[in-house]
Amino acid sequence: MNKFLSLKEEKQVTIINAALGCFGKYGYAKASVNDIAVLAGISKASVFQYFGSKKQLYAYLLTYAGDIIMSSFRQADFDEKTDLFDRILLSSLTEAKTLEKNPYISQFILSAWTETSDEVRDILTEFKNETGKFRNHLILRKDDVSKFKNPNDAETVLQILMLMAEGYAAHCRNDEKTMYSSLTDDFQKMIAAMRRNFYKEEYLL
Amino acid sequence: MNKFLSLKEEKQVTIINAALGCFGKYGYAKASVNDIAVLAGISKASVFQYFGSKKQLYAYLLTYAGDIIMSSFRQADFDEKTDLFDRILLSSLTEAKTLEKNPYISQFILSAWTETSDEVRDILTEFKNETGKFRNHLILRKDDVSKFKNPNDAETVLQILMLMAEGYAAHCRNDEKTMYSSLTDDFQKMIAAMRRNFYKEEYLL
DNA sequence: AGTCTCTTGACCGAATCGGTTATTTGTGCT
DNA sequence: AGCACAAATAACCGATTCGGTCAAGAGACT
Repeated sequence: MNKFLSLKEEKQVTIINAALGCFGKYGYAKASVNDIAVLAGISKASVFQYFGSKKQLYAYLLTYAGDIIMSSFRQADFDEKTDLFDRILLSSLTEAKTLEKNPYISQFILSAWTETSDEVRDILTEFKNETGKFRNHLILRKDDVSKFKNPNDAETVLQILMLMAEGYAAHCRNDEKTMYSSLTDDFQKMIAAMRRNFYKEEYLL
Repeated sequence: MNKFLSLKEEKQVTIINAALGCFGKYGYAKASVNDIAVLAGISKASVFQYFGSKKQLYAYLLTYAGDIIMSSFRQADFDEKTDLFDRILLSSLTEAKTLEKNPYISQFILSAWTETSDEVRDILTEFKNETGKFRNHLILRKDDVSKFKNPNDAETVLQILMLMAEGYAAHCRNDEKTMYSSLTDDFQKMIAAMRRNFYKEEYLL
């Protein structure tokens, strides 16, 4: 296990991304160690040399991805931003920035939540307990509602925003070549347009 | 091949859904005939009895899914509906209705568009040519733009709507138990709120 | 040259792959 | 009941791939 950590970082990243991509795309059972090795450009034997077994590799990826996600959420504290649109924007931006650095993490974590293989059930339940609490940052607050021209729109807008975020993530996952930066620009423009049209005049800027 | 068509329809649906689900989830190479047979509750030998080979089964599913998608789009002619929001709403509703009847089709078709296996490359290019033309129903028209309070918002709103549709589809795919009808209600509500806030007063209702 | 670390091609038995065949099972007919 | 026929499958095929091992090679340093 410590064999892997003494590799040069660039190689580590290549291997990790290959593994995240394979597990994320196929799930634990269908992703073979050979797939990962070929995609990473190394031999299958090396993978076992670095991680010991397929399950140990998967466990390593779980803690690796979990740490990145959790720390990225921790550094942006959502309590500071009081406005609904600011919160969703900040949330999306941090998620996009994290995704840009390591594009295979979201796919991997998404698949981990629906993973059913018996062989990794134990380590998955542990993982889910640790990371499950990080989903509470988008609740609608009382002081958000009053800013809307029509307060009934508040909840609807929140649904729109969450759908957009989901579609945004799906979009990023499918088109590998799209630039994240330009996409986030567009996303910011959409958020701005929504705020401009839904909020009362007095709350604009 | 005609062996399969003489089965009782319920059994056909079970088998088709199992196959669509497996191919959609794993892709052609990683989805095994045994997976499909087990999921459908029949023996692997029967699958070969019905379809001849794995590739023939995949080809059958392609035409099956293609026919359903295309006919569902044909029956709702988008040229009639001249308003942008009406068009996106109608498009989403027909898609949702089709998806409700056969929940595994969208996943399957989505995976077919990113399928890379050599063994089915020939039939896939054929399929893509046939169905590719059915994606043109969401272009922004000149008479749409003038209805906006701020015409510059038109393109932004279109992006929002497409992101929503993508997130909507992703959402339906992940949560199998969510009711489509209630979700489409919410979706309708979101569309209505968008129109109400972005359009000039004169174009409301 | 020697030695030490890292990497890998070749290999292992077991499992699974797509596909076939022979046997069982179910069903209608008399 | 017994028979005949069709539908479904258990058992099997050779080939490939699985997770995992190991000894031989490729460099780097002394």
